[in-house]
Order: sequence, then C-alpha cells, then structure tokens
Amino acid sequence: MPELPEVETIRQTLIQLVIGKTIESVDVYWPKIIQEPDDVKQFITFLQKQTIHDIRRKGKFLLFDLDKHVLVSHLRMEGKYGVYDYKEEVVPHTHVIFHFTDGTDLRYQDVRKFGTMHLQEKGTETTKKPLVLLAKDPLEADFSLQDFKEKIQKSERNIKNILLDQSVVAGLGNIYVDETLFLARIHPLTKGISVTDEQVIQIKQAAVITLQDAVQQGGTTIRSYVNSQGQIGMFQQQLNVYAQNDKPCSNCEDTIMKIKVNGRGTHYCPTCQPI
DNA sequence: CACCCTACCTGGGCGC
DNA sequence: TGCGCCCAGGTAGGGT
Repeated sequence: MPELPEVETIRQTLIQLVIGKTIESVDVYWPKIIQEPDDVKQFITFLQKQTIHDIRRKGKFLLFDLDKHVLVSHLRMEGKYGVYDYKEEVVPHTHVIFHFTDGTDLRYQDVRKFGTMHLQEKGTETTKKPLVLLAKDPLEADFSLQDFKEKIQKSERNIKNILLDQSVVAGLGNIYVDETLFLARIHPLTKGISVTDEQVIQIKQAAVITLQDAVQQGGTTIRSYVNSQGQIGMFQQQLNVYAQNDKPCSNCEDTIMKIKVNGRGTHYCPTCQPI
C-alpha cells in the first residue's frame, strides 16, 4: 500500500500522537514481522522503558528514534499504525502492540503480514540492512541527479522497473512511478540505456511534483490506506493514469492503457507516452 | 554481476 | 451460494 506520500502522512500524524511516550511493554502476535534481533524476546526486552523521541522517514521506511535504539519499520502492502486506549478492543490483524506508560497503545496492523521491523542500535541503522542500499528520495536536498542518471543509463532494464528499484531512487512505488512517467511523457517500457539526459531531468522533476502534490493531499487511497488518525488520502482524485485504464487521458483524450510490466500492473497513455 | 520470478499473506471481485 | 481464479500502494532471495 504505502509509498512515500502515504508513509510521510503516517509519520506526520503519528508524531502528534506518540512523541515523548515511554514504552512499558510490547506484545508480538506474529513474530515473523520482527526481523532483528533474531530473538523476539530480545526485541521486547530492549524496547522496555525506552522513550520515542522522534519519527523520521527514509524512502518508505519509518524510523522511530528511541533512547538507545532505532526501530526501522516498513509497512509493505497493508501495514498501518494506530494509537488506542489500552482498554479498547484489539481489532483483527493486529500483530504488534507497544504499551505506553500513560495507558495508551501504539498498535501495528497488517492484513497481509508483509511488514517488517528491525530494532537496531542508534547510529548503526544506515550501515546495515535494510537501509544500507537505500537511495535518496527525490525530495531530499542531497538527491544526486548525476548518480540517478548513471544508474538509469547503464541499465538494460525498462524504466518502470528501474524507478521501482529503491537502490536507484527511494520512495516511488507502483502508483507514483506510473504517474511520474506520465508527467515526464515517457513510455514505461523504455530501456534505461536509451533514456536521454533531458529525459532524466524530466523524470526527476515529474517525481518531485507528483510526490509533493500527493503529500499535500495526504496520500492516495485506492483500497485500504488510512493515516494514523484513520483518515483516507485524497490524491486518487488527481491520478492521471494509475487505475484510470479505459478512461480518456486528461491531456489528449486517448484511452489509458493497462499492461503488465515485470508482473506489475502498469498504466500509461499511448499518445502522450510513445515508445 | 544483472536481472527476473516466486514467495510471503489475506481478502475482494468476478465468472461459472 | 460457493468455488476457483486473478488481482492488490512491496521487496528479499533464489535461480538463470
């Protein structure tokens, strides 16, 4: 489910709800979500008495800054966070509960159980999995256009696939890659090696505009996404191609197509994005 | 080394 | 109704 705009919206809403709170205890109902440390008991023990000082985002990851550790959390397709009174009923698909000393809970819910959590010593998180190979996202000030260009132009893969690769550019997923390529007027099957310097700049600018607008709208809700206050996003009203197949293009009125690219549904306008 | 495909899960929608 | 497919905001990791 969540790409950069949804994760950023979750971060902004969650920060209002949990900063300064101290973890009393932790319950884990689906241990596979906990990737590090190996032993879930260690995970639980380490977290006790630690306070949440900040929540950062790197690409699609949320980073909870604690006293001694950083909790690196990825929501994958359907992960969500919500804050509840400890007495409230635990809804289905709740897999991890962080109980705070003030009687509230931070609860992680994930229908498909794909999400991951890594608890790592403060300061080590960018040197090891899963963050070590993560590229910058296009909204970061130190995003390197040169590095981006080299990674695209040395690849024989198609541009759709390249842009989904989080070691090339962070934060884009299936919705925002399709939207970015539409704005940049580039066909999703274009080989990286044949993307021009000018097109690389267009892709970067299109990604910035798309991601900024989507953050502004609180993300995109297609099926199930809500932020940490239970609110849906609004960017689905502004989608040009994603889930718009068989509808007229907003630019030229031609019919939006849907194809499969490396197993992912891919949407584009055949007139605006010629091969 | 680069890249593709499958597995990981559950639930909704559709055709029969 | 019910069953069996296909599909879904993602990404490790195994195989080619």
